[in-house]
Amino acid sequence: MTDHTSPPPDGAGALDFCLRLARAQALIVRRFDSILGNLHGLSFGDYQLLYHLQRAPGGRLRRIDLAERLALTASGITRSLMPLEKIGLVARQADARDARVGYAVITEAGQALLIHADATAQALGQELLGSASAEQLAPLSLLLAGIAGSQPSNG
Amino acid sequence: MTDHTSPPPDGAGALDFCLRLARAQALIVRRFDSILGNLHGLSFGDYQLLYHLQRAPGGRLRRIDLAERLALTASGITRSLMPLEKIGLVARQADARDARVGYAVITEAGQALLIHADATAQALGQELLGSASAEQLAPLSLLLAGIAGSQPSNG
DNA sequence: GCTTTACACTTGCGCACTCAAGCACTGCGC
DNA sequence: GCGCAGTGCTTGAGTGCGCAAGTGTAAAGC
Repeated sequence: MTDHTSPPPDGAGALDFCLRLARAQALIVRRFDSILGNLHGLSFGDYQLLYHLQRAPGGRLRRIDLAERLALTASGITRSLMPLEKIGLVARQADARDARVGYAVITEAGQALLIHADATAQALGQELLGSASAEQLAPLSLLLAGIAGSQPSNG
Repeated sequence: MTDHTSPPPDGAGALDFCLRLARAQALIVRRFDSILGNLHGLSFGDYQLLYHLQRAPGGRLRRIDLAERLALTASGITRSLMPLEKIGLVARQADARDARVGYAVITEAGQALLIHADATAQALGQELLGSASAEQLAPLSLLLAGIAGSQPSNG
């Protein structure tokens, strides 16, 4: 109410924005899948999983929290983690206090792989956003955080 | 003169941006699917199809062009259009000059439905982007277009 | 004319994700 | 103690979509 400068975020513009966002994301996912797959044998989803685990305290996260960060459901996480556990990039841990919860932990092998995958992903991110400056990115990043609701940045 | 064109779009920032975008999009799709599904029996994908057809000259588009606009493959378009054709929202048209190409045309029923769906979608878009003004949105929208446009060859 | 290449589309298969249902466990009421 | 709701996770069934392969058409090279 104090902000009299904001013009009506007209519906057509907002909708158009959402449509563009969806399209951009589809292309981004495809590109990440392709590059990460060729170079490291990882899908974009796999990479995101490792990314969030790596940054979490202790390199581990409850499976349900992982789901929240990736905007997946619990069942999606269960299935996504299976192959990563099988090849030893991620391991399971139980909680001593609560037998219901399970943690996913990034292993040393996972960390080792992630070092290279991070470099690839960062380079790819820059390439995709090549035309944009950091200054341009910031407001959009904020807007995305707003859309997503709670911020999954840390612990 | 100094280099005012691009402050370092550092890799971590660019990557973080991509991750946020992916998450935001997942939530957006879910919300659109839910609302449009309940109110109009349309998925977000269905809506996008109709949206683009409606805006195309003659209300029709080659199936391959539709694929490009939605960032789907040709096979995805074939399957997505099938149910819409079955319920009469979209129809098929052949090209007199080139028997390879097929057009998807929005029908009157489709247009009638889209009037209401547009209103719903625009309102939803505004809700999702609630904090953003039209002035803020425009450059961001352009940025997304840039991401979607910069399509390097290899995959 | 015929072959080769390119294009628009469709189809079989597989993967990833969802929802719904179910299991195991915790923490509350009694 | 005992149920009972709530939570974390897994499983079965269904769906959406990409990839690869195949069909039919057009255009280019000979």
